[in-house]
This record gives sequence, C-alpha cells and structure tokens, in this order.
Amino acid sequence: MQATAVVTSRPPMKAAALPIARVPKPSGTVHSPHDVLRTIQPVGVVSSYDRGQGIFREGDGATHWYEVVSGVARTCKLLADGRRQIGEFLLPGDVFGFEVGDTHTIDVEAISPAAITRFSRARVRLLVECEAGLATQLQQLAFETVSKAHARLLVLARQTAQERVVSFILEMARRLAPHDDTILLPMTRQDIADYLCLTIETVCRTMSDLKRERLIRVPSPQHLVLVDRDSLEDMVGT
Amino acid sequence: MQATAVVTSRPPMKAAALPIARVPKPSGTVHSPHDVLRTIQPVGVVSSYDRGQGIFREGDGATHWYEVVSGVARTCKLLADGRRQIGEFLLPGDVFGFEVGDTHTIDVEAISPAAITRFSRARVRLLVECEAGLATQLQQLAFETVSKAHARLLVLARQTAQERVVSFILEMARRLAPHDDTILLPMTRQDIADYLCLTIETVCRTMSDLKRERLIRVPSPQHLVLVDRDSLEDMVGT
DNA sequence: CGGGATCTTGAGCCCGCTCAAACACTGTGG
DNA sequence: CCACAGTGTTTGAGCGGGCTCAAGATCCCG
Repeated sequence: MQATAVVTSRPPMKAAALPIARVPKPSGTVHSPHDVLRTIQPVGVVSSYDRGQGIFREGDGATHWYEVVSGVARTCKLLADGRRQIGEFLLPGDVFGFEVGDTHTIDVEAISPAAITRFSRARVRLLVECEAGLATQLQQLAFETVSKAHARLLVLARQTAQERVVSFILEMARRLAPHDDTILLPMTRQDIADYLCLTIETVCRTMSDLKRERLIRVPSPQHLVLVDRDSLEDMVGT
Repeated sequence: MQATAVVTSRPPMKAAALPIARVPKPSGTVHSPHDVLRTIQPVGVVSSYDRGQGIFREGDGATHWYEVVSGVARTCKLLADGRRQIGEFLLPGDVFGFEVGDTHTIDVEAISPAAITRFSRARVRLLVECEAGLATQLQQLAFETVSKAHARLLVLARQTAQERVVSFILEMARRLAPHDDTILLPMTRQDIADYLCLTIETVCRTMSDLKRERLIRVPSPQHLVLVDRDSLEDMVGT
C-alpha cells in the first residue's frame, strides 16, 4: 500500500500569487481550431476558481465543455494504489471536458486562481445544427486532443527521466513564455512528477543535473531560466 | 545507433492464415458510436490488403477515414533512434485515420490479410451538412479515441511489465474472443513488445512466468489459453 | 523567528534492458 | 529422409536507471 502522491490537503480559499493571464493570440493568423469557441462564445458562462478548487470531479455529470480564460488547471486521475496521474496542464485558451459518456472520468482542479468559461453541451449541439461548418471545426478540436494524447504517450513511453524533464521544460517555455527564456512555473515539483510519471526526487535530481551542466538556471524553485535552449532541444530530438 | 524493432522486409504477397472475420455485433443493442458508419456506408469503398502491406504511411495525404472490415492492422510510429511504437491494434469494426492536419502522422499496416473500407473526408463532410445528428455521432467517435488514448497512457505510464502483459492479454481476449478463453494472436512477440513499450525478451519472460503460475497456457506461441481469468483481472485491478 | 510545507541530496536496491546463446518451426533442395 | 537456412521464440547472466527510504536545506508566511 504505497501512497506516494496523494493530493495534499487542499487549502480551498488560499487565493494567491501567479495570476496568469490569457496569452494574447498571435493576432492576424487565426488558424487555431481553438477559435471555434469564439463562434459559440455567447453560450459561455465565466466562473472564478481559487487555487486548489475543483472545476469538476470524476463521476460528475458531463454536461458542459470548458475553456480556461486565465490561470492554470490540471486534469488528474487518482489511481487505485493512491498515486496520481496528471493528464495535462490547462493554460489560458485550452479547452477541456470532452467525454464519451454522460459523466466525467477525471478530476480537474485549478492550481492557481483561475477564470473558466463553461459551455452547455446541449446548447452547443443546437448551434451545430444551425451552423454546418461548426461541426467540422469542433471535430478538429477533438482530433487535436487525440493528437496531443498520442504525443504525450510517446514521451511517457519511450523517453528517459532526463528527456521527460527537458520535454516538460520546453513545453512550458513554449506555452507560458513564448518570447522569453524565463518562466514562472505555476505547479509544484510533485505536480511535475505526477505529470511525467516520475518521483519527485527524480525530477529534482534531474533539474539539478541540468543546472550543473549550465543548461538552465533555477533562481528559485518556481523560477526557471533557459540558458541553452538549443542544447535542450537537441536532447529530445526536436 | 540501436535498431531494435525495424519492420522486417515485408513479403507483400504472402497471403496466409488467420483470416479474422468481423465479430458479429451484439445485435439488438446498437449503442456503439461505431455504428455511425452505417449511416455513411454508401460513401465507403472496400479494398483488400495482404499481410504486411501498408494502408497509408506517415506523410501521405489524409483524405480519408478507414474502417476495418476483416483482418487486423497496426498503427506504427518509427522513432528517430530506429525503435518502433505501435499505437494500437485495429480489429474489425475499428475506425482509424483521424488527423488534425492534411497529412497522416503515423503508418498503418495490415498484420494479416485484411479488408478495409475507405471513406472520403470531403464526402462525409457533405453528409454532415445534410444530417445534423451525424456531426454529434462523429464527435462521439473522436471522443472515444481520446478516451482510449488516455487509458493506454495509464497502462504504459504506470504499470509494471507484468501488469502490461496481463492487460494486453485481457484486452485481446475481450476483443478477439469475447466468449472464449482461447485466443489466437495475430501479432508477433515483437509487435506486442512495441505495443507495450517493452523488449521482446521481457514479453517472453513474463509470459513464461504466467505460464509457470498456471494463469495461462501457451500451446503454441500464437495460441493463448486463459486458465485463471479472475486472477489475471485481479493483477491489473479490473 | 518559528513551524510547516516544499524542495534537495544521499545510499542502496530492484526491475527491465542489453548482450548472448540456444531452441522451435517451416520450407527448400539434395 | 536428412541437411540447411531463415525466422521467430525462449532462456540466461549481468548492468544500470529510476525508485525507496532517509535526512537536510530552503522557502514562505504568520
């Protein structure tokens, strides 16, 4: 009965730091399927969540889709042995809540104060029946989710601990600070470990190795600086 | 430069054994999203493939969707270091070929003689614009793919070699012989290894262990008998 | 400052990998 | 009928990366 990565007793009202705002889309080129949601925007309702608060839980009715407006969330699956698997980190612009059946099969929780838009599945379906093009666009959104899951599968299945950590750093650099080499991580080391299927110790050790090799700097645990992005990218064959 | 799991020089016309036919759907209850394709059946074109023959390759234009009528196929991704990742085994009734962009990002090959229906994406889109309900059903199909990818992620990310092999055996028993304890595996040990992210040696050893524990029998390498299904299911927490 | 949570480092172990060899099955040619 | 090659499968010996267990260091907020 190992209980490694149990969710820490969540402080529900600990509103705090790290108000991560919507990254302004590269205006002009609007090719992202995410922009589908602009079409159905009128159907959306925005809510605020505190750090650690759940948006929905496994078993809840899957009546809505969601989009992150600001802040960061994580999708979690609690395993039978008490460990936790983080499916993805949800950043502003990300859409989530797709389900086959009528109930959610994962938990989603805010890891920083967050604003999240809720879209009624029923209402979206009505919209789809009016606007033919919308169906194809939503399909693209779903395919994109499939594609991401497969990419993640390759990382977790085939990469070493070091490659996983580097993949993670590069992913976060791309998503959190596209035009900068300094990133402020909204998640804890335990979150990273549960995301990469490693132990917290291995994540720490690997980051220390990267620091020692002068590939990154770590001014504080949440603060990462990419010193040699090219070498990092070479390590994961990007 | 390790080149473990390169595809063997494929004998293109070696039509042979194992003609796996469509498993008759449990008639009456028709809740599977797969049945969507019955609606668009008229748009489909059936082709035959030989053992080892490619249906499409990475980089090919993604102009169609596909459904397996009979036989078995595998989706493959060749990695930079020469290893191979098998994404899934495609059995009769399975649908594949979903892509975000205009080109395929994986290879799909028949591993036994197979018949496969091809649906033009453009034509399906036209159908969707006429039949509103179809869009929602196709969406379900896409969500189902997402769901499978996530389940697979958990297997590869969190399970031990033994748990993976048992998961595989139970999956194949469920899909290939739902009403029977004897299964005829259409794939090689190497395929299984590339599917489970293990080495061929580990797959063999694990199967020998299971044999020694009297949980399965292996009359021939392709021939599996589940002796104690309950114990097997306990091992993976099903 | 004090105390709890989070992060970091160290020592030793074990599972799955690597390398190597033997075995089983099938088809071919003499 | 056997010899032989080729492919796929099985088993053995030893190594190493990431995990476990344990202790310290650091951060954060009162």
